[in-house]
Amino acid sequence: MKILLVEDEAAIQEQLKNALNKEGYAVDQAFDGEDGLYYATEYPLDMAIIDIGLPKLNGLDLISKIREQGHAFPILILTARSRWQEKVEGLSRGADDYLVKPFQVEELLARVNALLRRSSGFATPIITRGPIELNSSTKQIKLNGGELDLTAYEYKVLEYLMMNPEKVVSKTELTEHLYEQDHDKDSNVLEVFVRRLRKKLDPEGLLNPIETLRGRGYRINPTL
Amino acid sequence: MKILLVEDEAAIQEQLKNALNKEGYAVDQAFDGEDGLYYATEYPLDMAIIDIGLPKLNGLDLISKIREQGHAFPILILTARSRWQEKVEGLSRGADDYLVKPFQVEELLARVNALLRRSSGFATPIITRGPIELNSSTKQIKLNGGELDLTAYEYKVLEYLMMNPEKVVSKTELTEHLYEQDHDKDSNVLEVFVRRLRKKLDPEGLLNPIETLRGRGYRINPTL
DNA sequence: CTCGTCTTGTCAATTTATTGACAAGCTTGG
DNA sequence: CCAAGCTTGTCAATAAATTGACAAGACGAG
Repeated sequence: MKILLVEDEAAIQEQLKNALNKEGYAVDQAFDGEDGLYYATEYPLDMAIIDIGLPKLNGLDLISKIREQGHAFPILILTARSRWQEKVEGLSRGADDYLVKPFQVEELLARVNALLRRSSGFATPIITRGPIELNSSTKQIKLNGGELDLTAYEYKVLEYLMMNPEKVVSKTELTEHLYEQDHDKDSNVLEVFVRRLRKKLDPEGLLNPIETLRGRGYRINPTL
Repeated sequence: MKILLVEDEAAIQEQLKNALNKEGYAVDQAFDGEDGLYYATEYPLDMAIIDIGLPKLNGLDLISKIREQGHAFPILILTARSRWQEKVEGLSRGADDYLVKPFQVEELLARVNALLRRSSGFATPIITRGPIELNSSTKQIKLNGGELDLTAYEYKVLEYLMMNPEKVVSKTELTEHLYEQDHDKDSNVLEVFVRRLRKKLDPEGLLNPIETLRGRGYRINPTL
């Protein structure tokens, strides 16, 4: 899952980026409103966290522009305590939730998790498909009831696929959502992760949990 | 769909085989009960048509042996008018339907069609999946409501896949059910037919009606 | 019966995915 | 701070499917 973080105070940027990374999210960073708009326009995002008080293009206008472009991903706004009234304006321009600074990082992470989950159309943090159960809040996987441990990236790949059931997810899409900015296009890391995932999810190779649609991408087996 | 025809009178064999072929079925021929048992044991069948009066191993015993082996495909028996009572015994041994000789070939075809359809679990002759509609009684295909014409083999491939929705059908299975006895194992005819089918069903390549499961086979797209 | 057309089957080139082995990078506990 | 172990990423070999072009065969109209 990729999150755009628009925040001008460098210290907060770093702190939040680290926390989000640890939680397993890819973060694109922008330090002013114009930059933020650029990322929102050019790259696929799963959500944005926007500080209202921004140089160049203020947070409220940034939200408006993003929504004008038709992007539907959730937006979480951050406001200074002294300007808490702005939250109302932010929500009316299309933001989905807000947080008043200062706040606990855990609080932010909880809201981010919830927004992402709901925007994928799930009411609860647990998604089940056949023998696989994914808990997006604890980031744990159970296979036939038993704990299964996956590495961070293995989890990300599986989560993205499970959050988009029925959908054929192209390798490009997966890469763009799991990795930050740049990243080498002609590498086969993804194939390799899919392989490792398959081996852990289905060592015997019987149920084929992740299907390959040649030339189109991957999909969670809809018949599971 | 492959049918085993066990009938000792050569003239009738030929007549029926031709009729069945024209109807689009692959026919394995046996001229006595032992031969019939051999085919039923060694090859995958979709149904059998058995004349009760047979040399070596009579039709009734053949039915019993087939069922003992656990085969569930439908069996249609043929009895001479003078021995019509045998039909009762045949049915009690596991046959599914009977026909008294002489009969109209059309009558036979109609029963064969119906038996095959029902054994695939369909109540009506029309199977629909997304934009594709298959009528197993007229052997016609409609795509988005419009008539689509397929060659005989293209139809067979599609029918077999549609009769087995959700199932991943291996190339071997497809080949065995569509072609009579022998047939070259390492040919790629099947791939070629699948390609032609795909082109007719979905010229733009958008909905991917026939999926490839690498190393496992083909399947009708379950998300259609 | 024969020609022309449509269908079926073959083949080789290409594309794409899978796989194992290994190297580089990180993380962490001592 | 360092080493051991795990995770991530790269690479090359192989396997499998796709594709277009073409040849052989079947079929039907005249």
